[in-house]
Amino acid sequence: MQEGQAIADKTPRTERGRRTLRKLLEAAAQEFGTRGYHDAAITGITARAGVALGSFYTYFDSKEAVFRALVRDMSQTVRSHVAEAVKDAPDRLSAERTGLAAFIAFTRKHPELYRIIEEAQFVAEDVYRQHYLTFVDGYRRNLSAARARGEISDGPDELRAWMLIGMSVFLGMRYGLWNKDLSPDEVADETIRFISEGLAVR
Amino acid sequence: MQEGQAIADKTPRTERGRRTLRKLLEAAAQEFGTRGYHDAAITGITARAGVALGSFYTYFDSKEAVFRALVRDMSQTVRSHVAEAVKDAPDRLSAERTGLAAFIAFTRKHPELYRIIEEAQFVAEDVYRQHYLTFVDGYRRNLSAARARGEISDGPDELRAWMLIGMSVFLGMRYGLWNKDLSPDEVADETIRFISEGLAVR
DNA sequence: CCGAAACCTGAGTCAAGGTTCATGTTGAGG
DNA sequence: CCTCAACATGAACCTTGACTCAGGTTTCGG
Repeated sequence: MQEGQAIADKTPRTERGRRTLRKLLEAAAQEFGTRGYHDAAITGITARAGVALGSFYTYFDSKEAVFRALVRDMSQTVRSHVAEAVKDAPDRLSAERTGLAAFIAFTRKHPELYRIIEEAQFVAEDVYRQHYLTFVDGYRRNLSAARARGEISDGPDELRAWMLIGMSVFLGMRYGLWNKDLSPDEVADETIRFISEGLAVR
Repeated sequence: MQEGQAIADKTPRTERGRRTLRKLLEAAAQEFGTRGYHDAAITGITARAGVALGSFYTYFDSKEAVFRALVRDMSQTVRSHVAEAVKDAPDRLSAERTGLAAFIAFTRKHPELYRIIEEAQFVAEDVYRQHYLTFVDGYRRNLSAARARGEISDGPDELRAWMLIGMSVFLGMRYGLWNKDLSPDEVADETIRFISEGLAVR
């Protein structure tokens, strides 16, 4: 008996194992994304992955366990995707524009991902919270730095982060999933006008 | 056989029936709100309501049917609650402030209600969509009227409505359910500053 | 090559919980 | 009072699907 979790380490130890695990995770994303947690079935996942039912339990302890793993995985994916899109932005406001456009485009390309993360709110609340807390934390840092550089006006970073994220999520749902009558860039352009200037008449 | 739906009309016909129906709806709100759709049980609902299991099916066709009825009911409740809070506002921006404060206060008082509506996204998507489409529609009208009166700047009503609603929902989650380190009024005040002035330095 | 660890298989087990139904009870109109 | 429709009851039914397990097969270090 060596170090590590005393009960069961399900990390694959061979190349074959890693391949199967990856297949299962991709299949699970499909299954959960299209049918939702409730209607998703382990047999559905293993069928999509092309492996036997029993193999599932070689890699995961339960249905909820895959779901949690998936959410953590995707949280990472979304955040790094947006971060990548934004990394060359010259200032905060253009970073907002690029980031939002990237996020909406992303929800269009991976609708199942959006769904899984949001559904986590009702299946694995702690992971869901962690996702947004991490997101907000980065956002906050960016806003704070931008304030220091004089790129944006003074104001409460955290609250602003929550507002901006809330906007993005709903715009992603509306213009990314429900109805694509505006392109991601069009949505982002209009949004940035609002974010920047507000509603007040001047 | 008379008029009406040919299959089954479950509307109560006596006072006793209406009372039981009300008890079941309240119990269902509790059960779904605290345990979530997946973990909620019909026996849990009937136990809370203090009626026998079979009585449930006197009033509803299925688990999903109560849930749908509940969401429609609560959609109505939230919207009229906010509308009521806002009805005396002198202009759009102060209406935004009051409305947001009322919404956050509401999520604090009825957290189960927030949860049920959001979970509808994964249990009864059509009802969920209807909820927000209706919400957006009213919002849009208000923004349009405010623009006409010159209270706010020009801009796309629908997109603005989605942004504002997304913000509200996330602020409700963060400051209404997760952590109450700011009062509804404080959140609303800061938010209105943002909505009104934006992030741009002036 | 060999043996053990890792991995794979899918029929079977089992509990949960949604739904039905046969049998009462209630109450308002006649 | 009497009757019948409306309503109430909860044991039993039955599907569904998560999870187990006993017996293979593959991989890989030595």
